[in-house]
Amino acid sequence: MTLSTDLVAEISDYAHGRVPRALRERQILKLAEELFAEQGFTGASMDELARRAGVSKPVIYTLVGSKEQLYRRCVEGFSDELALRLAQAAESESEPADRLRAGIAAFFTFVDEHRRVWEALAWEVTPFAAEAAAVRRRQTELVAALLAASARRLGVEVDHLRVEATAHLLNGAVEALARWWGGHEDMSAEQMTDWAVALVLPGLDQLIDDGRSRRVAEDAK
Amino acid sequence: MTLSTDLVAEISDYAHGRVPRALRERQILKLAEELFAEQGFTGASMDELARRAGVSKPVIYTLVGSKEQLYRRCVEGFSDELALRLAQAAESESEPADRLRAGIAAFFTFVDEHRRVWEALAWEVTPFAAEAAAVRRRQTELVAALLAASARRLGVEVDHLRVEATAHLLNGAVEALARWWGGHEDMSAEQMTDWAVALVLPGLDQLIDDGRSRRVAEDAK
DNA sequence: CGAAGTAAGTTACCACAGGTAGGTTACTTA
DNA sequence: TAAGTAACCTACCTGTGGTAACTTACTTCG
Repeated sequence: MTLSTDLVAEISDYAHGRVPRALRERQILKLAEELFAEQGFTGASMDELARRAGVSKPVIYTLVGSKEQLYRRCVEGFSDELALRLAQAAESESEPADRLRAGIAAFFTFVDEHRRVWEALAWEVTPFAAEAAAVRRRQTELVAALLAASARRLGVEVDHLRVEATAHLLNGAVEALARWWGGHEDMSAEQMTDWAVALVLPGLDQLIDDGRSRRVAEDAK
Repeated sequence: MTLSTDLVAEISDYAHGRVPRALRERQILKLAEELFAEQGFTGASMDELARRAGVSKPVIYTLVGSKEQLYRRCVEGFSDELALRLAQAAESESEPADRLRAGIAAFFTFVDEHRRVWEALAWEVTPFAAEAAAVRRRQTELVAALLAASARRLGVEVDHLRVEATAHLLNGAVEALARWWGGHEDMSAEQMTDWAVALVLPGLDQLIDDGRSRRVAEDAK
């Protein structure tokens, strides 16, 4: 796909290449997503983007501010949807193990649907690394919240730092597997999910058991 | 530390700022490591490096070729040592669980000793992502080999792809925890190791049990 | 010792990318 | 129809990776 057809049609409605700001902005964001997916952050050039949009550079700069801001906005859209899907998936189940599986499955499904963008995001990083870090942090915070919620539901109390660290472990594992998956497209999202779940679920169960027995020990006092 | 003292002394031995090529190269590599650690790949400028080395840019280019090659060489040294330490640690134990723990502990200890370089490597990425990917791949291949060796030793056969995927999961988890650790320097490497082991060890045990029972089933035929 | 050769380094430049100042053209509105 | 404004462009600046061509000190050998 080069550009959603309706957008192209909408743009060509205007004469003299003069298009309303809001529309131009949507077009540029769309084209930027493609360009970043193709070339990564560093590889993509603003001149090229301007060329593709059939517009001169200052137009882009007045609309999106800077290359970094543009990248951030592209990434935000991606990140928003991922977080949404993950949260929905997790909330669709009640048992912790099912929630874990649903969440991981949602992640892999999403990556599968956005292979190119994901690759750019997974490997390439903004010069000032802040953006990629922000996406990861957000993602991990969500996982941490889900873990904490499950623990509460089971009446188990776990150390806050431990939960955070575990969320990072979990997230890092799944993210890494998704990267590997990039070179093995013949495998299914289900397979990936199974493998990821198989590795981390027993450890999580164990963690909960420990928490429970610690609570029992305290209650006995 | 700015530069190992003996190197500085050795350099100042020569008059007119004319220093043998081999020595100049070592000096530049050393300074580049510092600069990359400070500013990351994109942030570091070759002009600045030249300034710090008290030399003009072409000297640097004749010695190290390009910015990318320079970065690669810096990273290679780091990667070499990490791989060595991991392999040594794993080989110092015989039981699979101990090997896992020793390997993970070695990783965190190493990161602890090279915090700055690690951070630059963990977050920042070469424009053409190849280098960072290579380091990760190498790291993961090592882990995969260790996993396979442990499986063989236990007389368990596991699918090759599964081993590879598991190595990525494991590696990704530990790497992510190491990144998180960057913001919590008060915690110990032992703590990190404990948490990582606790999450993944039960899953690995389970994997081995499955492999064993599968073999038993086949033997019974 | 002196000339030829070589190792170490320099100046001055190129190309290209992010970013901007200031002017121009088409449309709108009073 | 004149004033205002929204959309856009040309032409430039700065900084950075990278290089061509020249210079200076040291070595070697007749």
